Amino acid sequence: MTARLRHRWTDIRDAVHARVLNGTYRAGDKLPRDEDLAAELGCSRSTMQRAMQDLSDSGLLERRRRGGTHVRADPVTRARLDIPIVRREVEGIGAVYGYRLRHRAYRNAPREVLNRLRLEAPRKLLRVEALHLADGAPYIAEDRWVCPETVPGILDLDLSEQSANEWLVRNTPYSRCDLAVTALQADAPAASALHCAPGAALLAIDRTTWIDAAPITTVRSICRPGYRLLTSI
Amino acid sequence: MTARLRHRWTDIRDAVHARVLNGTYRAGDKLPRDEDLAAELGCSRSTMQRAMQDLSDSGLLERRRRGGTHVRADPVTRARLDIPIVRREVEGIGAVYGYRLRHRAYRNAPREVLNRLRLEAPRKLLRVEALHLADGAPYIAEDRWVCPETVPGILDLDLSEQSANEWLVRNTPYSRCDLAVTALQADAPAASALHCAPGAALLAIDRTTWIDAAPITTVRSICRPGYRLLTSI
DNA sequence: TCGCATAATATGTAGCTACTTATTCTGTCA
DNA sequence: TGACAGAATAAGTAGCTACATATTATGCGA
Repeated sequence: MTARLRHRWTDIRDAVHARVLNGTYRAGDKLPRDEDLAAELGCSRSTMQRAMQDLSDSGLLERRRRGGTHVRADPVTRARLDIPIVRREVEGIGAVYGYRLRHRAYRNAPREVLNRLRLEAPRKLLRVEALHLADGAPYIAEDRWVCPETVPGILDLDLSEQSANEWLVRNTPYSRCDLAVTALQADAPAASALHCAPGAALLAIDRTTWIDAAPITTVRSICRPGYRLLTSI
Repeated sequence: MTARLRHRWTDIRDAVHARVLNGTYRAGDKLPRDEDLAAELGCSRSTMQRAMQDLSDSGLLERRRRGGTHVRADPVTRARLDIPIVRREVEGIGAVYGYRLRHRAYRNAPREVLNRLRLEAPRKLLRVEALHLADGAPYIAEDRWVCPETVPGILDLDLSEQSANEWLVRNTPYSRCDLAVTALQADAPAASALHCAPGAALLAIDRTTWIDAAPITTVRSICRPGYRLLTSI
């Protein structure tokens, strides 16, 4: 049998991708319609559709009804960012995970926190400051505010044993999540929490989640010096 | 007609998602097989398959052949990060884009740069330092190394007019891209380029691209103070 | 009861048809 | 020439069948 087996849609995708890489189709060019390309590469339109859809999702192509498929003129670097539970991340680098609750209070949230949660009226929220450790050393310091109205069980939970990070992620799926990554200089509390010099540059990840319109939690995770946020395509 | 039109696969996806949100299916739970759920929600298995595939891609569910579909016990926050051409980004915030070439040289690359490009042997590379401006103020300073072997035209290009960022992104599609985000303290050159205080915390985005195994370029983009990298799901 | 071959099963993939929808082209009429 | 209705087009979606594949369950023999 020299005849090829059926083409897998990933092969078709890679074949089209290769044509963009090798210059057969250049930035801005229009590709043949799915049906013709499918005939040319020996697959069905459904398979081509899947391949094209994937290339369109990944930012290489642009597709418009009736307009056809074009190589994006302004390509974007589109990466997938996976942020696991901190415990998993620490274990993933081969370190022993540790956790320490530093502060817990039920009190009025500052304006800035209400903004992040898109709340108008002043409100009492649960504030939790905690430290994640890798092999005993500070790894990530998190400063979290939780809405007890959305997460009823949280006020009765013993957060000295399990982290709010873990409990929330396991028990409270969200429908919407905002993420922001910034660099900030370590202030005195951050420096003491992370055992670094005041003024050190630290990566901060702000995450806010909602279930429908109801805010769940907003957290600023400040990572130890040298932390790298990685993705690969 | 009270009968519904055909269900769109996104509706089916959202219906299943809603069941996870409202606790019908909890973390770790096994879902009914596609066929049964499809019957229950009134769609075909293909539609259910699409919906499930999407939920699996987004990190909410885990699917295994024969094993069935489960709600992920360790959910991940999975975000999509789009990094456009700097010009587009600046224009996107409503500012006037500007560009300035600061330095250009063809010389031996330091060890660290070769590592990023996964090159073993010493090699001469094109180094380009440039500044992207928003409304005349420094926005992103990039320190780039390009492989002329992979990108033949680059040595003859006048980089004082158009940025290497733009030219490369438009003319050199890549098959692989590594991304890393870190925080660093402004050293003297960075501070002078970005008009900020030495020691300020800055966000750095390192990007390295290859076409197959051939390295294209590696670039460190240092963003102005206060820069936020955003995603939303 | 242990090990292994085999069966059962749920998802993954390919291909087909039929229809929908967004967009662009075109031709006609004022 | 310009506006607009309608035709044409290419991708999007839904549903079907058939088969592939990975993994778990089962049952039989030693």
